[in-house]
Amino acid sequence: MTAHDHANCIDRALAEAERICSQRGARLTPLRRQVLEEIWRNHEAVKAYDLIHRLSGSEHTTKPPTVYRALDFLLEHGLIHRIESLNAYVGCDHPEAHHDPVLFLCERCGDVREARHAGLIAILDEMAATQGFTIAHRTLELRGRCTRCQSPDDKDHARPPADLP
Amino acid sequence: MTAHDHANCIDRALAEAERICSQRGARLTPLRRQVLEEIWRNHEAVKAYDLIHRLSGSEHTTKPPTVYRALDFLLEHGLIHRIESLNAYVGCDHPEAHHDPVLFLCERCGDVREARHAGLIAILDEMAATQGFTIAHRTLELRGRCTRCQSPDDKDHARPPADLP
DNA sequence: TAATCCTACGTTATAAAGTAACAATAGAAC
DNA sequence: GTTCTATTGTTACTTTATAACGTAGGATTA
Repeated sequence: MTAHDHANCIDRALAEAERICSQRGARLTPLRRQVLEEIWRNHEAVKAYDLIHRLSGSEHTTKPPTVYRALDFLLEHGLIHRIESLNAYVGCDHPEAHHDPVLFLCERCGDVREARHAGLIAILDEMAATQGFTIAHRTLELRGRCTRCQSPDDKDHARPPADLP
Repeated sequence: MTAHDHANCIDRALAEAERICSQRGARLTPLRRQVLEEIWRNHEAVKAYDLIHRLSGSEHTTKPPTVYRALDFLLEHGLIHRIESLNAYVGCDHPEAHHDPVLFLCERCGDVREARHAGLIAILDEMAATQGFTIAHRTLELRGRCTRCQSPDDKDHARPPADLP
């Protein structure tokens, strides 16, 4: 991602989420909202167990089903994407766009960026049609290096070696 | 897959594997060959732990690292694909093809079919180039129904409910 | 031929990811 | 206010995957 005021991203994402949910009569409960907020803390792929650890404040510990259920809700409503090749999650930039995006996954900094391309979807549809296959869901993920991580030795932007316990 | 003599698929896949490995000085050991053979038993996605169970003959039990190492070898040499969205594996139809295929995953019968399309890859490359992203690996998976599984209620071809213990 | 080296495989233990099943609770609807 | 349903809590477990170290066997060479 280019340098940006990320607070805007968060605000925009949460506002969109509120809007979409209320429009659908879905409840963006405090827990679900909190999970979404954690996912949007940056543009990196987030693991379910990282969320569990983050939500487990000093006192009451959050259990896996709690987080997985919130993730299921957010996925159902298109507010986040699941990244299959990383077993991780990321906020969706365009929760109302109608087709599955291509996710660009930077192996170096962990950032995820999404892009949509009608021509690409058309080709996939055509490939499917050719063999009589009916598509229900597309997983399109590209691993590699984002524009900021092209120079192999620049450490400024690299992901920290590990999370704190 | 259309009806076919699957023994041909197996023979062809194993012969190709032998050829590729010897050409590269890689050792297709009995264990690795056996894993490849199990994966090719049909065109369905195979789980690592299914392989572990299958290889664990009545007597000496096969442990996870054994199978995972064989899978790593087969993946490295392009003899199988990992299906990210299923945590599963499938034999590669064209071990020497140079770019990542699109995998069509039938949700009903479990069959996997692969297809390649240069125009598709060109679009992905172009999308990446636009944002300065360098692609290292592509995950392209389509879930849905294969041509044989279009009719919702035909049970002939459905996957059996569970594996035997 | 024995020493050695390297690669593959075996073994134990554990980490990481995800779910089933049921209990408790809080909101909405009546 | 009571009933009903959706949401969250809790316990236990399954599935998927890897780390770390030990062993065996074939090739290489001193």
